[in-house]
Amino acid sequence: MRTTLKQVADDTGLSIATVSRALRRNRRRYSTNEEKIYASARKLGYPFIGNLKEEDQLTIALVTEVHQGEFYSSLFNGFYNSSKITESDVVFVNLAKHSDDPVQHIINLSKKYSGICLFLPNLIKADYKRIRSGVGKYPIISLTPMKNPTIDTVSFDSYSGGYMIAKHFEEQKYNHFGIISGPNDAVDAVFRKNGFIDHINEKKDLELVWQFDGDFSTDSGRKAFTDFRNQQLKNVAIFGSNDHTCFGFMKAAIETGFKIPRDFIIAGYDNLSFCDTFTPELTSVATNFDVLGKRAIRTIENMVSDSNEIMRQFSMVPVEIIIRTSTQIQ
Amino acid sequence: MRTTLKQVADDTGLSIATVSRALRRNRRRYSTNEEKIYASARKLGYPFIGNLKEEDQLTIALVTEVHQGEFYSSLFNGFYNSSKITESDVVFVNLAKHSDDPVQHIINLSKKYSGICLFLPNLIKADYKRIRSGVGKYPIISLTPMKNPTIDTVSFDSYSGGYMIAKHFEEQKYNHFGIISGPNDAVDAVFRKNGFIDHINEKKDLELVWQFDGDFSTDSGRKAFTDFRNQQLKNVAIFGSNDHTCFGFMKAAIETGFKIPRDFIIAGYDNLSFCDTFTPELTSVATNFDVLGKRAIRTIENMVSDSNEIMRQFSMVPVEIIIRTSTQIQ
DNA sequence: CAAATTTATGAAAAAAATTTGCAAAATTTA
DNA sequence: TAAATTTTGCAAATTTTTTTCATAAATTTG
Repeated sequence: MRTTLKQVADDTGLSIATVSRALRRNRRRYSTNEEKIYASARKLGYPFIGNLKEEDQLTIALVTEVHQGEFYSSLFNGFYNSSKITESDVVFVNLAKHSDDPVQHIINLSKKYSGICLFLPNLIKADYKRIRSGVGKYPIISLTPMKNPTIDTVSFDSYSGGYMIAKHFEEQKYNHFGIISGPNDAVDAVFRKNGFIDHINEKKDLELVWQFDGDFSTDSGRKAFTDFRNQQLKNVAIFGSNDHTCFGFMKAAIETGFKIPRDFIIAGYDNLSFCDTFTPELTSVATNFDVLGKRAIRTIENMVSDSNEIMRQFSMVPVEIIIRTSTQIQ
Repeated sequence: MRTTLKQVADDTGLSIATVSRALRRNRRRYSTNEEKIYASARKLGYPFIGNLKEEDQLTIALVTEVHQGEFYSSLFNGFYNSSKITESDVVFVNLAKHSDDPVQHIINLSKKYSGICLFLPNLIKADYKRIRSGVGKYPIISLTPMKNPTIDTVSFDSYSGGYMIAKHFEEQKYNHFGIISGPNDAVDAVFRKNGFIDHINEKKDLELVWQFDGDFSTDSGRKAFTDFRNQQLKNVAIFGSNDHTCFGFMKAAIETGFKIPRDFIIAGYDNLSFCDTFTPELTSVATNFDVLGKRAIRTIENMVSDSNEIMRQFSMVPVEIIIRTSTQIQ
């Protein structure tokens, strides 16, 4: 079951003593046999090689499925920056490769790492329950907001983000609001929407006059515009659930002869770098991934040190609205 | 030096026998003591826990410093997708954390992983030489193009990318060319520029009439435009060394009343998703990171199997020009 | 509630794995 | 070609891990 020197010796055709000496030497020598020994030891998984671990340093795994886009590199970057500040080391783990039973794989990872941060929006409630019962009192958190979280959660305060956008629209003297929502199975998108709508409902004179079901893509923004134009609405303040959707919407609008913010105002979510590049510059909700990363790592570190004190916590990382020309009437 | 059960036993206050039983059990039980044992074993780096390695699977480390931007997530994504197709497993390793001696750290990583892909544009030639002599006949490649590579290189064919842009400009009947170059220490940027300029020099009737030293940033694009406008040049085809620079340039131009492609044509490099979103849509050189990732992994796999046959190779991944409205006169 | 069963634990014995001393073989250097 | 150096295998010495056994604590059963 576990790999021993004997196995490596048999595999390379050398004696146990030779293998032992080669692997235990402080400096490698790169003779043919030593190459062979190292290659075999790696292949068979001999454990006492390349142990780069520093004493007292926690290794925290950020478990995701990698996808394209600025979002993922921001997430990695945020964790990476935080790992430089904190004592802990962060390792990025791709899940999908072992996707026959991702939950079991996460449970196995708990043997290897000091703590786990999950960013897996596709997991369902039952999966989280299995993970919790599988890992026991182990430091694990999710970065995906949930309705009734089974495991501790650190995530952006998406609800407040939506709320702040609505408030900003109100301050700009608009009272007819529209929304392009994100995918319904993305809880994050639902929170953004709820925050926006709740602020509208709180105020008597505000009204949601238009709604379009988007999917976060640029293309769904274009489709949203077609729908919007057909409705012939005037003086509407539009919240696109993410920046990409807004870009698609605005591009279609400008091509049709609309002027922003003259004909409508619009705000997005994510504060991508292109918000500054687009004309008009897009008002957006900024999420600070450095703060998210640091908060997540600190939460895990606290869990490791007070392992007996376990409390269900839902930690919100505040977001910030960056006001640009797309919502500012001259 | 190496961690033994005794150390874990001393650390937890339990007997060696208990620790042995806990770690060797096939299923975890999550009693208080077992939690304690696992936590201690992880902390001290005891090796026989959580060994998830599959037989005969290579583990290849992609060593980078993570930075923000679509580029890095494309790189990760490309490798991640390739790891799904190939037999190998890819692990992402951040370098900068151990930055007191990055070269030594890379050499240590060679003990742990079957092969290494370096993406470290900041390393200098002497570093690569030290790495090569440090790791011996070990499968290692760089993804950063170099003038005289010491280690094998797999990278995008940046030179051809620049060349193709110039050719495209010529086909669009332009003969006055301009370039916003990237940082001079980025070899990649220099290759893009050389390809562009070499095509100009090959043809008698083509001329480079304007040049600006940029740094890949959006802001340097804006500054480039100020310079460009002061020169009062007409009918120029401009190559911005990356998309961000072009966006800055175009935005400044449009704000000043220029129309693209009426007043000048412009093409970028990287084919960011925002090329489609910007108005006008930006012609750009597309780099396929899935192909890069697959090529890099295959190269490592070949090096592992034919470890005796070592040849200095410089593998070029072709790039593609995506023509959009920014270079198409109606 | 008491007896039976299961589980957890440490000490010590047994087994397994690793390291080291030594001499022979192979390789390099002079 | 001889001397020096390095590599290697065997076997002994040492270290590490597992198993056995006895005991105590916890849990289940009658």
